[in-house]
Amino acid sequence: MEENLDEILLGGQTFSWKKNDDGSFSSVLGGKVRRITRLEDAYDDPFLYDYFDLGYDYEKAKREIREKDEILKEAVDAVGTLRILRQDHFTATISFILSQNNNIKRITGLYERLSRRYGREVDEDMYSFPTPDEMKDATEEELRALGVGFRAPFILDAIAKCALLDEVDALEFDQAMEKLKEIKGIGDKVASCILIFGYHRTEGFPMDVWMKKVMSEYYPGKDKSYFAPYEALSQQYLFSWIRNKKE
DNA sequence: CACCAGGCCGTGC
DNA sequence: GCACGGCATGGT
Repeated sequence: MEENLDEILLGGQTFSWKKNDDGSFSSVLGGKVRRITRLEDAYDDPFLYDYFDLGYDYEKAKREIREKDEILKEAVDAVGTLRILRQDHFTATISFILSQNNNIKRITGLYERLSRRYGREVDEDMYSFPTPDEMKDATEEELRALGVGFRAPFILDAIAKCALLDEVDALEFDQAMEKLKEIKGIGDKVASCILIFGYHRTEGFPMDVWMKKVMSEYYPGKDKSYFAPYEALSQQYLFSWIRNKKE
């Protein structure tokens, strides 16, 4: 299967997993500690079966993306098999609010601090990411003290408007984007990420600083429609590829 | 010291 | 509509 678990779990679509010294990965999801070494381990766990989208044929998608052009072929061959994880709405929303003008390592650290401060300790030194209710009394001072910086008021606005997150499911993609952008600190890029990773909307095509380089250098004049019907997955391949590219 | 990181907001034109 | 500076923090 050659899944690239490092890229899937540590490459910027989730910030909840840690890699252990023995090479396994662990996280608290769905109220429990989850620990896997290979993707195959997830088949035994109904929660992870859904989380890793194991019912979808990623090998087929990968083949079709690879056939599209030489750049995607190079990207797919360099990156291996990716998957689009199914994360919950609130976790994805806060995660990608944290992501703006930030780097993956620091986002992961902030995610961890929010979990320790507002989440539950479900096992020894293992904390769940908080729910909106668990964060309802959070203050800007507290959040700034944790290191989220100028994103503190954005997080508070997301908590205040968390009911809005349930309305997004019923909306068409463009309307869903606009709905998420009603939350302060959510623009086009962050909304795209939330829709892909928190709502499994595969039409999303987030343009961050890396993807802007890819598009201007290799796809001048093109936009996300070129990559249909694999916008999100193609974007993930190109993002991983350019970010890990040497020289 | 500078510049950057899975950007967004407010302002000015 | 587009361009620009500011914004917290930590790494290089």
